[in-house]
Amino acid sequence: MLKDKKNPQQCQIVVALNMIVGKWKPIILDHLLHGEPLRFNELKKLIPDITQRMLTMHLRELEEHDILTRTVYPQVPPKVEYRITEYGMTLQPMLKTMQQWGANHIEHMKEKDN
Amino acid sequence: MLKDKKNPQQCQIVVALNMIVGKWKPIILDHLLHGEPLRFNELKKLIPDITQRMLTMHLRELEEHDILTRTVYPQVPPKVEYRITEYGMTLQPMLKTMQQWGANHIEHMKEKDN
DNA sequence: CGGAATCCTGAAAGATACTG
DNA sequence: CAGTATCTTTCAGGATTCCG
Repeated sequence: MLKDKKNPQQCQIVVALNMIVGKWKPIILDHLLHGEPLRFNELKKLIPDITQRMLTMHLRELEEHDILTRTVYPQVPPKVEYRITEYGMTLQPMLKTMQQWGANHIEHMKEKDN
Repeated sequence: MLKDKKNPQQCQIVVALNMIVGKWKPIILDHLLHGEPLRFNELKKLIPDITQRMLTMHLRELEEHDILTRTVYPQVPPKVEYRITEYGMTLQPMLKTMQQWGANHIEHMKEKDN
């Protein structure tokens, strides 16, 4: 196994990190984790500022990592659905912990300002 | 509060993420979290491939975020010690969760290869 | 010893136009 | 509708030199 430039010491934290880094990945995961499967354009509407290019790229990476599945319905116009996998669901506790720490940190920063 | 370009939807996960992203930050945190305070060069030795520049930058950012303190001992040659703060310790559970998920993911990938 | 100051590079992300 | 294909911009990180 080669050394990853982003993970020079094979840190397990970084392994986890690499699944969710990407400017819009946490938001995408957030939407897919506690909800129905979503179509490409539904995600696009939920994340207005993302470009189609980035949405595509992030979704493909998440798919590659078994976090979500991409289902193409052969119809015209095309319909593509993205659905969190069972394995992807295992990210839930981690993301929850991060979310809580983040919320707490926002409070922490407010206190500092006073 | 302005929108952060890296966090366009003010996602709390991203707030947490921003504390630990940076090529060497998880490793730095790892060393400081379960150990004694460390001097600049001690950290440098523990993380051989990091450049002085990046070590300095990461440490300063972590200091700014109240994760660690920087103590300068006025002596020649200078001695500077970095110590995790109490607040920094609150990162522990989050990092632990990530570490566990990372370890599990490494196993997951092995299974996929078979 | 613990940096700061420059300069440089590659990868991530944005902008825009086109397509089955 | 759900993407590709190009081109351009940005910026984290690396390399190197100098300093109190």
